[in-house]
Amino acid sequence: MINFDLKNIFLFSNLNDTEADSIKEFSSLKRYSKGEIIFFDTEPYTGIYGILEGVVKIFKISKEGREHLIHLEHPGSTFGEVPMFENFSAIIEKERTYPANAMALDTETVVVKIPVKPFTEFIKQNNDACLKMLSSFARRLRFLNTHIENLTLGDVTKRLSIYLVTEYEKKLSSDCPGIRSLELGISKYDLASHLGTINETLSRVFKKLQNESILEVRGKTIDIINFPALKKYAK
Amino acid sequence: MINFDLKNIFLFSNLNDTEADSIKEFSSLKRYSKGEIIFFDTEPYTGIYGILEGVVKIFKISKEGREHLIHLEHPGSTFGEVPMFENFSAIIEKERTYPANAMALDTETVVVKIPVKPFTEFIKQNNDACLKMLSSFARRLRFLNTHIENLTLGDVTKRLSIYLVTEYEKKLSSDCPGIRSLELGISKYDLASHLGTINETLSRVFKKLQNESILEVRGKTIDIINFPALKKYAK
DNA sequence: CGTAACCTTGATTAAGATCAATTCTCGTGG
DNA sequence: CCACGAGAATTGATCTTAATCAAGGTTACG
Repeated sequence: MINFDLKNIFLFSNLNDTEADSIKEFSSLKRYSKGEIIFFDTEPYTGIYGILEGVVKIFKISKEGREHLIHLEHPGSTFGEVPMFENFSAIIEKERTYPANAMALDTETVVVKIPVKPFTEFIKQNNDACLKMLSSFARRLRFLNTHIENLTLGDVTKRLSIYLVTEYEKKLSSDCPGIRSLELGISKYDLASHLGTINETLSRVFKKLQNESILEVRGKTIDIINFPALKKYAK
Repeated sequence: MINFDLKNIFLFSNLNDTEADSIKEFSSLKRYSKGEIIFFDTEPYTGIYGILEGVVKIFKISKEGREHLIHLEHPGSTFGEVPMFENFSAIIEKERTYPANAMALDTETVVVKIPVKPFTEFIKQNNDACLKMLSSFARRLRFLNTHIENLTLGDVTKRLSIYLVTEYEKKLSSDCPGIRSLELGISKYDLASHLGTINETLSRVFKKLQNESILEVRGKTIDIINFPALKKYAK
């Protein structure tokens, strides 16, 4: 068995050693480098993933090639869980696919994969994991709800402002306050795709906010000069 | 205690009488008529709802008053479950709100409401309900994923086509085949809002598809004349 | 230091929102 | 049973936002 700690994955953090080992027995470790596809939304479902190292982007792609980044997953999180629970009680096993595409964003991206069968057995027995899964689904549902709201009920300036304000407030709570700068964790291409727009438009909006002395953009570093004004755009 | 059958709600369909009674003890029956708000996304969270009669629309609204219909819920379904599971393991009870607004669409809309505390106790004990909830969350997550994909990666014609094709195929599987007509269950205003557009634009797109002899629109009845062409738009 | 990936900028176009005015539909009361 | 009126839907003219197309410029990294 390959050596890694399953308990680093939040979903499994409360397991005892015996339980963890019985899952590890069936799971496999996979490594991906930057830009590699972990799965496509067209392929048949084979199992759930947990991240040990690196960032994974979950995204959709149109037939013309336009991308939409739905969210990013970080170490400790699982992804590709949705099909595991669809038709859970169905007797006939319907062909399932992944709901979206997954791509590794870091050169050292390490994931565990747990196949359907053993995971199904595990979750049916383990109430704690069930509740954790519910909690993670709930948070994701709210995230998607908010995301839909942003996409449909505001223009690009508003969407970018909301994104920056949210990221900044997330940072504030963990970091020391006072520093009014923000490091974009993703490429501007990915950011545009998350905001439901394209590169060029994002660039123009950044420039507009810069001209209005609300932001200072230095590469992937964003200095927030006028936070109240930014919040106003996010309203 | 008011008389109603809790087992009509899918989530509770497997409960025995004792279990059902212990939940009913804490729950209350509420009636709404057409257009009445059940909750706003701004109000503090107080509990989960189950539908006994009528249709409920879950939607977001911008500060300018533009609406976005996220989904419809029918008898047997629950709604407003998300906040129940957020911060499930948190010790400090954070102020929670509903993730979206809910409105009754029928004059006779009857719902059961179960407060946070008793429901929390119930779900912690009941593994079957946990798995059902997971399954319902999973389906909703896929729905929202697809919805985001549609909103961001296609124009209104495509979105309407996808909607019609999906509804039509849903109908086919339950109804007798051959009848190429579809009854819109919602107002065109609500449909427009669900498709991320407005009344006027939807109207024009309907007309375009009619001019191309793909559809025949008679009020809320849509005859599908050229299904393959419609599917092509939905691609 | 060279090249590829990333980002910015400008000019143009297209999709759809907004504004404004009818028309249609249907439920209600006379 | 018809007439009325309100809400729903349609249509047209115009305007706005953001996508597309087309060059350049910057940055990062071997």
